[in-house]
Amino acid sequence: MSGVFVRVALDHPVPTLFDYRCDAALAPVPGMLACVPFGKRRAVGVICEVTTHSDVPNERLRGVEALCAACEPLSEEWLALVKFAGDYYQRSLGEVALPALPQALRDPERWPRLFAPQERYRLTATGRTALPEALPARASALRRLAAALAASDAPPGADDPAGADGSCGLDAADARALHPKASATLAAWQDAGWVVLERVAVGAASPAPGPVPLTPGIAAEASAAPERPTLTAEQAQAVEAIAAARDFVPFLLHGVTGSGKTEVYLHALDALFTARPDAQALVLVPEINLTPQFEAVFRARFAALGGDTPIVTLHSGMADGERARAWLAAHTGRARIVLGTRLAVLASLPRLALVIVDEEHDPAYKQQEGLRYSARDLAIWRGKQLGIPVVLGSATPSLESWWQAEQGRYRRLTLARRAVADAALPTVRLVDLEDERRRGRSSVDGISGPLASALKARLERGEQSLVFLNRRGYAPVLSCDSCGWLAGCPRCTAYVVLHKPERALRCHHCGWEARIPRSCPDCGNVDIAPLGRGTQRVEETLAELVPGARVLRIDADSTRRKGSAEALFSDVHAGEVDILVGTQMIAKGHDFQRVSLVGVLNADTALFSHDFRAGERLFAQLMQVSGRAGRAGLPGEVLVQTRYPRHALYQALARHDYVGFAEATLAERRDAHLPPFVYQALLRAEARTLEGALGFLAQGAAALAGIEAAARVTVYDAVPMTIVKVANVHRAQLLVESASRAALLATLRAWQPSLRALKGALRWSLEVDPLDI
DNA sequence: AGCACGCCGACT
DNA sequence: GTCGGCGTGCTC
Repeated sequence: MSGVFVRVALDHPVPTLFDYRCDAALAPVPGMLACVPFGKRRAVGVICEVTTHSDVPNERLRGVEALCAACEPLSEEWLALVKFAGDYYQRSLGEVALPALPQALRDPERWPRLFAPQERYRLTATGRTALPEALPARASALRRLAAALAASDAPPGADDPAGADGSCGLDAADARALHPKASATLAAWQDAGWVVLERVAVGAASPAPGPVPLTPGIAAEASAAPERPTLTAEQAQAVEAIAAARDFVPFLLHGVTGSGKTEVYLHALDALFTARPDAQALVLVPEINLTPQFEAVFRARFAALGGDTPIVTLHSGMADGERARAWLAAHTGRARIVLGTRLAVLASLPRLALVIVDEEHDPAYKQQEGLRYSARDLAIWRGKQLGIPVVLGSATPSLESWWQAEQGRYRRLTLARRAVADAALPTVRLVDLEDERRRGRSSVDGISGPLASALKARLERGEQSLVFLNRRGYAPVLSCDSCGWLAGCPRCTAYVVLHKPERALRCHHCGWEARIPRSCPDCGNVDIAPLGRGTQRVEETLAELVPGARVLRIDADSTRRKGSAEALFSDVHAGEVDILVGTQMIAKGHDFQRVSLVGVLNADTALFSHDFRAGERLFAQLMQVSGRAGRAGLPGEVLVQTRYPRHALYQALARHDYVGFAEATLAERRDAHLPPFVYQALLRAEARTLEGALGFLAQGAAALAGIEAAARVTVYDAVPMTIVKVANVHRAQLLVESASRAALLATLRAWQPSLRALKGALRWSLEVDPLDI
């Protein structure tokens, strides 16, 4: 066989590349996107190898339909990244590579539009001054067009800076939408020298920016900008260490809440761009909600950056086209800062020079479906691969990262003090619910006396309070007083949650919904009552308990509509809210200036969880939510209601003692042979019956006997998952672990073919480094 | 994962 | 006599 062949990665769960003939006029190159026939359909794949020989018999070989010539090929580094991720997380290369691309790129029909050179009109300096005067006051359409031009590359701080993909200038299509004769008008303005037309090649690599437009350095320029706080000694030291790193250095930036980690990031980026004007940086945040505020801060500070699309965001909430444009800006090197959620860690970044992972401990960095990767761990890998620094920031680092720092593998940078002068850490008070009860001071619907009076005091002083409860809905279950019936989900082994505003019972696992019954379906008793408390009920209680208070609830239910979270938060910032009730959503990121009290309800359940990470998660959450109190100089107070005030976790919280907590917990983990002292993986099975799932896992366990590396792996019994049945599917899992990561991975690799060979209609998957067990 | 092919129950 | 159930097997 002769000619040119390409080996293509496709999004299919088979661990092979697929060979195709390639007779295209354009010479194929590894990293190119190719449209190929696959079975009855066509698919887009990534070319991984180009060869002159194929082992596949000629009659089975098919030809490439098209190569995506307009798109710069993905780099060797990127291919190595997805290959590593595939190997590590036990998936095929294509299962990693293709989902990492924006959807629009995976549809060949959309290529022509996507890669059409963008024509963008930009205002010249003369145009900026001359245009407004030249237009008649009544020519409103013309004025709109001029205003849009001015806004499209407005200086920072303007309400509507660049387009959603971060680009500057006005798109020809957008211009036409504003004014029917926009092209003619813009042509005239071009002749007048007020406007220039730029053609941006969307998919081609942008040349590294030459002598920089950053003169005299962003640092100098930005220092003139308002509200640029001077660094504390600790912050300055951290920035200096990061800026000095010329190779792979993993930094663990351990900074208490309010210590100004963001400021460290900003200065580190600043130093990077001053030293290397062409560099790119990747900044990861755990949640979509956090991108807008970060983006605003970054835009304000890095407005002087060169390039036409200096900052882009990348997250799953973006529309297809928007995301594709942002991805391409990163891929071509035009985007200098890529700000995104976990999926951004797989972006193509040809000139990546610094990675920042904010709140690195956050479980949201672990993808919980499909390819179950940890964005934080992949960020570290990318840093190592490229020989660049990686900054992991957190007030409560994951024990994995903390342990790396303890061993000297990560370099610790500590911010022990709050950055704002006289902002001390809040006082933490533990309200002993047992003691309250003994003294006959019962709680009103879950709000203890001390918390109620503290809330009232804040209201009187015009300060804000925050009440944290990690349970949404009105009540976690509905129960019958006389027969003990509890409302359960017909499709899951779980209770259904009462949602009062919708007057519905809703299963939080499968989404099943029903009207609230009038009487007990078992015994007919009409005295059925909600049991326990969720955010909705607390919202209701607080409105009665603290008369005159404006109570706002923020949780996944109240923010379902797109953008509503931001609107609600801005009400809080504007001071239109006295008490904010919510789930963990209220704990993250926001810097509430007037909050001086944080109340924590009902946290005890996590203390005795079977999940060994529950304590670590609770501690991080409570530290984080506590940090919302007293940020701007108001003395902050945290009230934690608990039945176990002497529990070590709460004691450590009261002392703001992350280090003590981490050391104690690590010691326990070491004794119990738990991560980070062992490496774990899970084999999960889903079947119509529990027996089916368990049977498959038992067969799987038996298959390990023939695998050499498995000698160094401990295999546990197959067990049903805590919530055995979800949406009528029964789930079980099998834990395997080893002190040797290599032995574990080798075992999993050898295990997969035998698992595939097992028969039985059943879905199964492997998860490496699972977070929840 | 799709999307075929392939053998056994209730319908025009 | 067919329409269709989803078991299992392949995709260069």
